[in-house]
Amino acid sequence: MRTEGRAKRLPRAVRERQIMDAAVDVFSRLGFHAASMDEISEVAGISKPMLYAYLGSKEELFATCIRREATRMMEAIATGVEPDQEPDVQLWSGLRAFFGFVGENRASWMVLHRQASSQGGPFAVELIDMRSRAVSLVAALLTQSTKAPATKLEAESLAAALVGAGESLAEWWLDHPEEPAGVVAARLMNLVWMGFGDLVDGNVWHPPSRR
Amino acid sequence: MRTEGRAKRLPRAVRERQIMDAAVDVFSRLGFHAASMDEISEVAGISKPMLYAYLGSKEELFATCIRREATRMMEAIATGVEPDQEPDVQLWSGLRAFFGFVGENRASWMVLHRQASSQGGPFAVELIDMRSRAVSLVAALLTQSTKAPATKLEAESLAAALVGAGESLAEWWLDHPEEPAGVVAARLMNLVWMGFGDLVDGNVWHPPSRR
DNA sequence: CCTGGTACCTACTCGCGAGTAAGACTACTG
DNA sequence: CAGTAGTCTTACTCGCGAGTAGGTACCAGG
Repeated sequence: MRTEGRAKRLPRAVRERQIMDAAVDVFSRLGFHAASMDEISEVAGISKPMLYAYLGSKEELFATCIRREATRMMEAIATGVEPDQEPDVQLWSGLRAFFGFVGENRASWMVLHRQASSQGGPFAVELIDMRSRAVSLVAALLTQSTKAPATKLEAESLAAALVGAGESLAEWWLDHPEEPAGVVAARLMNLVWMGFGDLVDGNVWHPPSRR
Repeated sequence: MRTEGRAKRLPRAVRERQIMDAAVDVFSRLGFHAASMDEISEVAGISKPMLYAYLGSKEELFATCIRREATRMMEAIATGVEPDQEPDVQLWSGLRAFFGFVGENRASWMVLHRQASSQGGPFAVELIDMRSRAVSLVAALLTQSTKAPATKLEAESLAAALVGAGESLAEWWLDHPEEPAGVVAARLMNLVWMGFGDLVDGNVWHPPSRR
């Protein structure tokens, strides 16, 4: 809260990380517009001119946050997914990785999903980019595994729906944090792989037993 | 654009509608914070004090917009859905009504979905309320039709995922307006009813032929 | 111990937008 | 044609927050 007079002298790289962490925290709680540079500097434990010296304007700072968090998330998913497997297993591992990341990085997720997508400005670009990478990935998985190759548009829209279902479920999860990540991931897996039609009949999907 | 000096004298009810329309337009384009009361008054063709005289503060105006558009949308869906039918048919008619509304009310949809959900304030309440009514509806449909009754939490989360898939697909649709509403609705229907598992095998859902 | 460079600060400017005061125009009503 | 109720305006105040000017503390190397 920065009640002390002067902050300890630290190398630039370290300060920048501190500032970014503070920015993600504040942006996630307040949103881009409501967040003030004054508050971010307070949380970061430094004074406002430092923000401008290191990270530039408010917009630049925000964009940098988006970029950093998006990269962290995509890497988490890329690490978690298992290529050269059956389509359902790939999807399953991807979902687990996604919900695992969200569970451990609520603030990151809120900045990415809530804030970035609602600011029409140049920020969304980073986000749209990441999102479309995810959509393309799913679309490719779909196209590659389907017997009757659907149109590009069809695969893409289905992928968009799936990604949206994931986002929405993650959002719902924020209000029900008692649920474990695996359970939430499994639910979505069942929905998109089996469909309500099967679920209504009591048919469920379960991961192939391994190991 | 209000280049003329004085606006024509009109009864309050009519002005209020004009103002609301202008507000929805501006909010949908700019977002809540970026939108200014000055611009809304310009678009509405009147001066700023009229806004305050008729619709109160900016927050009140926004909340009123949300409420109006949410009501319009829920009514559209309620009108479109066909009760006392098989679960899949009910879902299908609901999806058609939803995408039909979005297709014809882009601005409304953007205000509802993008703006309202991203403002943490008291606005979201209206939205959350509407959204949870939709989720409850789907959850009820699910619970009622499933043989092995799942837990409340399970039904609710699946419903949240479904609603989210719908929202996301609607969002995607904004970027691909050439697609007809029926096609988009049918895609989502197939995804959530059949599941990828069936789609991959070439099994698709189609509406029962009637009439 | 000076000299410069980097980290860091206090204390401003300045524009933008929410909200208002005070009055002017129009139209109906007796 | 006066009164009055409701519509509509111009022309402000005022706070908040982005961004900056102009320093002060601290640590090198000479």
